[in-house]
Amino acid sequence: MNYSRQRESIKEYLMSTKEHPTADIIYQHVREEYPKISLGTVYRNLTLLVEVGEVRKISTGDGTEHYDADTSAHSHYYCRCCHRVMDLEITPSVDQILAASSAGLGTVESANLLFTGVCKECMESQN
Amino acid sequence: MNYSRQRESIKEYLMSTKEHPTADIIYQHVREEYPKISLGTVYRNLTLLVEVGEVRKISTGDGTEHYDADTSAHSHYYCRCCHRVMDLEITPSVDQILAASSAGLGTVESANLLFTGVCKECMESQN
DNA sequence: TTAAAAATAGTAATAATTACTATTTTTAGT
DNA sequence: ACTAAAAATAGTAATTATTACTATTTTTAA
Repeated sequence: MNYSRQRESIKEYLMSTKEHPTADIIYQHVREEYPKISLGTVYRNLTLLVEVGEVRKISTGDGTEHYDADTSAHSHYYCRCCHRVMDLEITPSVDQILAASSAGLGTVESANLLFTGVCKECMESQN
Repeated sequence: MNYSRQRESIKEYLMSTKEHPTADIIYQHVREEYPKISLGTVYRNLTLLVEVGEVRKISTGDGTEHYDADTSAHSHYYCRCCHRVMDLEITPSVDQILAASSAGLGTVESANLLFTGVCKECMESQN
C-alpha cells in the first residue's frame, strides 16, 4: 500500500473526531482540504484502513456504516432516534471472547458490543 | 396491526431456521408458499416485526441485514468469509448493560455482541 | 353484509456502495 | 534529479439493498 495524501487526510479527520462519521460525512470534511477528492476514494480508503486494522467499521443497522479511528477495545451506544454513535468505556469481557474462540467456531478477530436505545437529548425533545 | 397470511409465513419461516437469513433469502422461501408475494411486503413486515420486538435485526456490515426470530438473549458469530451468522449462547453480562444504562446515556433497549472472524469451514477450504 | 382500515403486489424511485477507466501520483532504482 | 512500473485518484457509470407509491385486495368490526 503506497502513501497517499487523501488517505492521510481521511485518517487525520477520523482521528480528530469522536463523532463516528459515515463515509459521506468524512467526504464532506476531507473535501475542505482536497476539494477534488471523490467519494469513491473515501470508500476505497476506508475499506483499506479497516482491512489493515487502523479503522473500525461500526454497523448500526441505520442504513449506512459508521467509522472510528479509535481501535482500542471499547463499545458503542447507538441512539435510534438521532442516529448518533457514542463511546462506552466498557468492553466485552475476556471471558466472553475466550468462550467464543474456544467454542470451536473459528478465529475471533473482533468482538463488538453495541447498545441501542434513545439518548437523553432525544428523550428531552420528546421524540 | 392486522393479521396477514404473508406476515405469518415470514414469521413461520424465520422461526423454522437457524440461518439468520437476509430479506432476499426470506423472500425466496416465502415465495414457495405465496408465489405472488413481493419483496416490498417482506421488507415492510420485517420492519414491523422488529418494531414490535418479535424479530431481531442483525447488522454485520456485509451489505445486507440479517434477521432472527429468536429474540432470547444471545450473541452471534459472523464469518467474514462465508458471511454466515451463527448463534452463541453467551450474552452481554448484566453488568455491562447496567453500566451503560446508568452511564446517563439514555434508555438501553438492546445490547448486541457480535464476534467476527473466519469460521472453521472457511479455514479448511483455505480462504 | 358491508364499509372502513390495513395490507398487498407490482413498480418506480432512492441511497449507499462498488466497478471501471483514463490520468495522475508515488516509489524504487538508476 | 530522472524514469519507468506500480499504485492511487477523479469522475462517472453501474449495482444492490431498501423504501416509496398506488391501485387493488384482504381483514376486521359492527
